[in-house]
Amino acid sequence: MLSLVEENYLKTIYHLSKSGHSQVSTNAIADAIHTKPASVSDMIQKLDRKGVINYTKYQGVKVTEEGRQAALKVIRKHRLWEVFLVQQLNFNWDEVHEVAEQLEHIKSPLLIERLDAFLGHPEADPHGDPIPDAKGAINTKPLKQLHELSLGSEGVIRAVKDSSPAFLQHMDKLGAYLGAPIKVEDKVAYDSSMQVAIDRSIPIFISKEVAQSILVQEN
Amino acid sequence: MLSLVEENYLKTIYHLSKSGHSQVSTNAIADAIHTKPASVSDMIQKLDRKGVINYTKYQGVKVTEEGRQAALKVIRKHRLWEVFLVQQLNFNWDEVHEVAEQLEHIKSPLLIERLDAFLGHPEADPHGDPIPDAKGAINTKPLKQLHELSLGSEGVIRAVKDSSPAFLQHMDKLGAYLGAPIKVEDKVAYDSSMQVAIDRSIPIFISKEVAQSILVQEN
DNA sequence: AATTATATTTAGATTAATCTAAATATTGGT
DNA sequence: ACCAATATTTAGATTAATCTAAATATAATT
Repeated sequence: MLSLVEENYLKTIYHLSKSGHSQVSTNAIADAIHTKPASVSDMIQKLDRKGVINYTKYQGVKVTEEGRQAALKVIRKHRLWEVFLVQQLNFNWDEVHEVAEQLEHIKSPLLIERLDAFLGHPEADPHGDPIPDAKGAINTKPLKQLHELSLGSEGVIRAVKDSSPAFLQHMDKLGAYLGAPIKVEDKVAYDSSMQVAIDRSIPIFISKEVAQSILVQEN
Repeated sequence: MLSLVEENYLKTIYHLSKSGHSQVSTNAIADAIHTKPASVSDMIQKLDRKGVINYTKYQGVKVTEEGRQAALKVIRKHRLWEVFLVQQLNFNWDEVHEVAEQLEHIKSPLLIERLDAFLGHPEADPHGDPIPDAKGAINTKPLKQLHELSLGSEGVIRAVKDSSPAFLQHMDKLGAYLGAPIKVEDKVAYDSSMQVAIDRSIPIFISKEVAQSILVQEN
């Protein structure tokens, strides 16, 4: 059984290991949690003893399978609560995070399964991130080129094919970032361009070339 | 601002001061919280410093107006969450308490006001206890023990005095639920038992003990 | 009123989580 | 390969909440 603080560390380590190297450094964790490296050093030794991560001095940590399961349970709760807040309580999608950070630590398997059913077993949270199921299985749909999406479909920007500075600067200009929700508002047949809403913005034009370099996970 | 633990102490002290003397003893608190008197002694000194109770050594404590407001906020959250669990997530009466004990500490004024609206501004929780409003005002209509009602009188079940699972399960068996209309069809003098029609059912037999634990609002 | 029993408080330790400052290890540049 | 810069760990303190054991106050009983 993990304490609230331990759950937060583990969740953060899990996220960091997904969006970078699987070996996560002490300083990276300290930055993410807004704490001091010394505190992290203490905590990761405890989490290692508990078996949820493997820790090698000076080499960072790796999440174990047991840790992955525990992290996904917290993430599942976080995302289900976000859906509840937005769908049922009319929160804006950018108001939910803080509250979900608290709600994700409520301990009651019955509660979370009932909530899941109440919400109609949603597959993604309001930011488009997939919700792991009760067994920790996470829907990891293959990424598609934005260009391949059909009219009206929604997803989340997950990666880019072109990582040149020029392209990344263009991405910035479009307001596109990793994790940004995106919706195809129009497809223009004759030049294969499209109109998309990024991060719920006013729809903007995207050329075929650009749309082929943006990788999206469909909801 | 109170910590989770401080909130629990304050809430418990508030409840004890309602169901007994307004001056609450160290041992009474220790029993209620399942902790040692020494720990209580420490904590009530801290709560006194924070201004939510008045503490006199060896004489027990009294909740201040500021403390009352803070306690009622926690109680409001607890009871609103109980309504949510029963009404929306189909929890049974006797399953909600533990979970609500956790949910009552979630800090978000927006959340609780949205939840209140979502539930239709309920006046009582599933046990019939009144829900304080956002300003801490509490609807305090006097309830009578079923046992006290006279022959032929009618009312509505509003609360129970005993919230043990055993008792609540018995209530279920009787077809008794909060909000159920009830009519006294017969009173038996020699053992103080009675016959009542619950929800317009065929009159059933209720022992004195049970009739004392059912709180009714007379029509 | 004295004595015993009970209730309460204090003193001193313990655990979880954090911090600062100092020590040690790793990495990167020349 | 060395040295400096950076990253990480350890040592020692601190705060919140708890405990046990000892001290002290209040209440009850004769």
